[in-house]
Amino acid sequence: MPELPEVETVRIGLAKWVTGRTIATAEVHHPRAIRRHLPGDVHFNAVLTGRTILDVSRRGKYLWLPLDSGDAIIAHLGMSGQLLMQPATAEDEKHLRVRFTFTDGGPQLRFVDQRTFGGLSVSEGGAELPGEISHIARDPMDPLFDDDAFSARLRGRHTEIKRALLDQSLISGVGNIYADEALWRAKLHGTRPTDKLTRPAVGRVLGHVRDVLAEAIRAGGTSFDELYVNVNGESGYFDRSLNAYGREGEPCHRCGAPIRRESFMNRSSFSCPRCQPRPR
DNA sequence: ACGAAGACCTGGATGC
DNA sequence: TGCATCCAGGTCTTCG
Repeated sequence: MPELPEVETVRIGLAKWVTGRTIATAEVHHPRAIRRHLPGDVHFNAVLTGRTILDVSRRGKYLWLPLDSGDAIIAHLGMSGQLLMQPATAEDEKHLRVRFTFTDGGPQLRFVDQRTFGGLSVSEGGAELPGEISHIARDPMDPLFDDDAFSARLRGRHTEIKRALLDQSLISGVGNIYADEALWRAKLHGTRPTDKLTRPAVGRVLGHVRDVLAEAIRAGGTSFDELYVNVNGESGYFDRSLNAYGREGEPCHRCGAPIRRESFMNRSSFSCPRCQPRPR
């Protein structure tokens, strides 16, 4: 599932392939892919035709592509979205949703998304930071992320630590996988109340979040010099390094106890029953 | 204002 | 074999 490291890998690859190129057409193959673009597919194509892409930026799991018009293309991969560079001759993918062609006739940019949780839209005047994603907090790799403010906001909330880590308005980029990994490293159970955490404890969690994201970026940042922005929207090579996520019943890499799985928000949480005891 | 739950999706895995 | 059900989970919307 694309979380910050996967999206950052896509951003780097995309920047290399589309920066400075001018869009010739923006074909929408599935309306749901641009459901956030309220004016619809005809407008989507019209407003993008002839525009030059200046850069590829990211906040949390969102990407945006500033254009020479001052507008920006917003992209979210959802659960299964991919942004692929493909030669014009390549056959359409089964789940091709949007295709961009360029005036230079070079490789196309294709948005492919099986489950259509992801999508694209155009933000008017959003080149600096689209208003549509201004509610998304800075991510912990952002130099302007404010550790003290985060700690204060977190400890001021009456919620559980894992819920807080997944709250993109508090800290962005973290999803279910990296939340579980950071909590395993911090030896904290996900249901620990945030208002009972000390400031140093929050600092430790944040440090582990940063470590796990940085390691995953390194693991995912391989081999995208082909006509490919990112392999498959999954964790790259990082799945080999997981300590908790998806390891139900397997021995904890720290203490050997079998990793437990618990139901959480219609999904799963993985943790070590010995290293991460449930709060009472 | 905040927190929690429901809705949105498809295809692979599993159960009968 | 075929059909039904479960499961993956990020984000927006709705409700309390």
